[in-house]
Amino acid sequence: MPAPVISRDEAVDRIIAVFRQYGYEGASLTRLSEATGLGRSSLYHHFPNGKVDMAQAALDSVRAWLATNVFPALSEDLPPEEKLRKFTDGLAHFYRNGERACLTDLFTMGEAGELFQEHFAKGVRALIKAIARVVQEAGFTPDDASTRAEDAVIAIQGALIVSRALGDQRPFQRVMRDMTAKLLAR
Amino acid sequence: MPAPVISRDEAVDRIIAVFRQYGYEGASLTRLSEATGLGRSSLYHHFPNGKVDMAQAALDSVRAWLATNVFPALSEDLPPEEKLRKFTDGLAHFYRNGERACLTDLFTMGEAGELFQEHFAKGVRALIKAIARVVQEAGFTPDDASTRAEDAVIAIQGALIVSRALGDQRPFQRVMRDMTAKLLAR
DNA sequence: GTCTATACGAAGATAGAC
DNA sequence: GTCTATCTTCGTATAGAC
Repeated sequence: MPAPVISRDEAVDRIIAVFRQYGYEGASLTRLSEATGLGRSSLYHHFPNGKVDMAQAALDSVRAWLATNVFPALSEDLPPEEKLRKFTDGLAHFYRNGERACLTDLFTMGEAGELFQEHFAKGVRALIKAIARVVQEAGFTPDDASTRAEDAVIAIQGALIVSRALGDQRPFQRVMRDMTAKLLAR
Repeated sequence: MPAPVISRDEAVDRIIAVFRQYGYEGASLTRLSEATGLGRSSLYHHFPNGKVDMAQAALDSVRAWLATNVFPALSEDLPPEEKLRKFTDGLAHFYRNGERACLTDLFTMGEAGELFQEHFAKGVRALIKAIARVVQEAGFTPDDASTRAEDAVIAIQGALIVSRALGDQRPFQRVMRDMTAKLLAR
């Protein structure tokens, strides 16, 4: 019974899960094949350049998901505090309360770093700017807002690592819970 | 001219550099062999279990270095602020101002995670406690001190990632510069 | 303690049948 | 669009000479 056993979107979701768990180099075609239920050749049919294309598809998918489900919160017509609250709630959901690793961490190391570092540099800069804009709306100077936003991104990334190392999601949850207040504290 | 072309300590230092750059799975024996100047068989002579032993030696070496050169600052007979300042200066040097990656990040992913995660859980807990003790000396409650210390470790890890993603060491440098003041802010 | 040689499986990748 | 088969390269690991 040939016919798409799985949709491309579903395949990409499972590919992302493998990258999250094993990193770029650790995500072997065998693991990707098992996770998707697709044979090696089927993977190459969908992703002609193999792992690089799968990683690119993973990045595109994650970016699109965030652009649809998380970032818009920062542009809604709401008070700064509520915008930030919706945003951090969205992020906490995205990272499954700290269970999931972030590709910004995984894909800026080793071989993947040479391929994707510039992608993530742009993404991180854009994220900091988007948060800073909201903080600025709340009455902080551009420089102060930018530093606070950078600290927020640092806290997200650091909390993911500390939670992973400890095997305990509470640090991540605490950071996300307190983030809005910290961004707006006088 | 057989004879140790390189000391074991020097070999371990170069092995650590490879792990830092490529992560655990990305650190192939070929790369480790090139970095140390030792043939594959020589590596197995020094590290009978191959990569696992090299990673263990890397961890032991890093732990010993920190225990000698960085952590003692937290136990010196100095005011809390000066202890923390010496400590953060030591860490900044250890991470080469943000240029170096942290093994806590790299070795808690993928296969390495299964091998070493518990090692890092212990290390992170011990580090948080050591920082918290000093913060407590400065007059904060145990709970408050512990949370502040956890935030400090989160900031270190996050700053390393953000600096790496941006290709810019300034976020890390800023975090280290401001860490003492943040830990002791009223 | 280092080297060359080699074994062996895993990884990435492709060809061609269905 | 998926499969089996195949290919090559790379990674890990060992044997044995020097």
